[in-house]
Amino acid sequence: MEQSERLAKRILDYYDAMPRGERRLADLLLEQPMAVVEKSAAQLAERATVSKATTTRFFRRLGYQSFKAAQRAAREQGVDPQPVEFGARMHRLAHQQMDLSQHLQSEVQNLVRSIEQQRSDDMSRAVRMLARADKLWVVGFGDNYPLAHFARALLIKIRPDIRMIPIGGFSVPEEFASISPSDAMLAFGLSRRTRALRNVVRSAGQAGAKIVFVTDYGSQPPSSSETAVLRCRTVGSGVFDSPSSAVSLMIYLCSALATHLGESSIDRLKRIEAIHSDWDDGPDGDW
Amino acid sequence: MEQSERLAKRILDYYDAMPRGERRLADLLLEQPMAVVEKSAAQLAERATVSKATTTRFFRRLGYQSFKAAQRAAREQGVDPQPVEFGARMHRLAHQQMDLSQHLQSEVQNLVRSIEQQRSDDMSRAVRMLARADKLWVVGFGDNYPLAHFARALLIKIRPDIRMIPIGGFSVPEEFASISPSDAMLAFGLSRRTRALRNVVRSAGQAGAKIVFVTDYGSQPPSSSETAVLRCRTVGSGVFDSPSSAVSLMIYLCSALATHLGESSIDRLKRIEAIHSDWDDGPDGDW
DNA sequence: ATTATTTGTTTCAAAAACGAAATTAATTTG
DNA sequence: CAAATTAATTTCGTTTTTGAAACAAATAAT
Repeated sequence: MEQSERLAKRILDYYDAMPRGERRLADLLLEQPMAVVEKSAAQLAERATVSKATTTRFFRRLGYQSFKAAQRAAREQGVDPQPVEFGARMHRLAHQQMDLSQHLQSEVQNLVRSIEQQRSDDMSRAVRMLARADKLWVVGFGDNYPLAHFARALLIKIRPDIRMIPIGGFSVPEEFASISPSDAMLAFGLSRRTRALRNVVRSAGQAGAKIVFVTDYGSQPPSSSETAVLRCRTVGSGVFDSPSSAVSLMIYLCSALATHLGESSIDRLKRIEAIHSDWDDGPDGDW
Repeated sequence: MEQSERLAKRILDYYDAMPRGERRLADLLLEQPMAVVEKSAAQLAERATVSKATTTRFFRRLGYQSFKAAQRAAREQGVDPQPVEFGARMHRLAHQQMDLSQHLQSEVQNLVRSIEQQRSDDMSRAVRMLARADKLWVVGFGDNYPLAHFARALLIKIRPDIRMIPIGGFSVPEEFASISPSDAMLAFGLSRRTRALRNVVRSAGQAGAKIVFVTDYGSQPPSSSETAVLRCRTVGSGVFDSPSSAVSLMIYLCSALATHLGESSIDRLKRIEAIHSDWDDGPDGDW
């Protein structure tokens, strides 16, 4: 085995062949990459509910001389890959091979940090805003459009009156004119924040609408008591940034919203489900 | 154990506690739910490279009287997944409070498991297919549409000739007619797989196009040497299933594809980047 | 009906996995 | 520096897993 391979890669390579106990350790370490440097072998054993002996054997079988050696290697290589900017990315694109384990590690980190750093009052304020809103405007331009689309697909299942901006081919201002102070806006401003987005959000603010703003770390949206900001870490290990943590937050947000809305969204969901199974002619005999 | 529980559910419930051999069988059956009715116990054993004895023990441990009993049950209940346990979810929606840490745990697990289970040859085959394709068709109906949209947004940055199905308001067959054997299709079939999706994928297969099929457990797409299957775990802790692991896989796939394409995609990315910064008036002074 | 044949189950011995406790190594403390 | 403490590894006996082969049951063929 290559001397300098990362822990995650070694784990994934060997994963299919692992016995049960080692697999428990593997899952633990993949889910919490920091653990290998922060915890002792005994602590790892306890967390994974295996014996210390198994832990020792585990690292040895991954090709390390010992647990300490693995820990040292992880410390040296750094557990978290640093963000890279455009030039470096192009270089990587040209030369360096990506691997899944690296991607996994980066993604787990995005998720964990995005959710852990979530200020829970912002989240609950967001839920309240979306729940009370009369109409709901979902906004995303450019790369953010698919995200907006995705959020809309969730929201439409639990409450009515969701509007997309931009909507294919129609001029934004005309559509947007009917926004009112009793409305709320869910705006996506990850990575490139276009002028159009800024304009829309500003107008919404001026119109007195509540705003839930989903962004990454590089942006400071207009802070007012009427704005809730949800920040996502979107660092990518490859060529692209990864909005998967934003997707994850949306899932949570909408789930919480559904709970918050209670009966009405239950009814709605049931009705939708009913229509679906009415249209589908029964379970779809697997191709 | 509930007498009438489905095979897939039993497998997943017991999955973490399975020894290696049984897990091999579990993986096989999760990937090919039809297998349990189509194949004999001995054939399953062979495919999973375990002994017949292990196969017998496996079904018994899942709570079935025997392999035959399991087969019978599967045949009666039909092999395809019920669209998630709707009732249970509604109950959860009504009563259980969601919390972020629970969500995080579930999401990380989805991610880790999705990547653990990735057969790496399928991933690289997928990359090759998408790289060589003349035209690229991205398909997703219903809930899968935002995902397809998202994938398209990535792909269009690294190669030309990407087409969406369905495309707003246009009849699918007409658009679809121009598919050729030198094309490839990226199809999303998470959760509810509609008839339309099946039709499109079948037609694509008949036309001789390569197919990359993104799905969760419980679906058996047409297996041919021309199809690569990417499976995602989408278990949700709240009201909705979470496709974030699918998003993550797409990010990786596209990143790998860009690397694979090399120069041409570098150029393309640079060109796009240039146009963007031409249109935007420089970095957007944070609101 | 009798004999092959195929399929699933059980038995049994070997191998693998595992944890408790002993042992050794490293670290801290006196 | 030695003793004490903590951390990691090894040993060793037990339990679990596993496949080969014997066995039983069902199916097909003669």
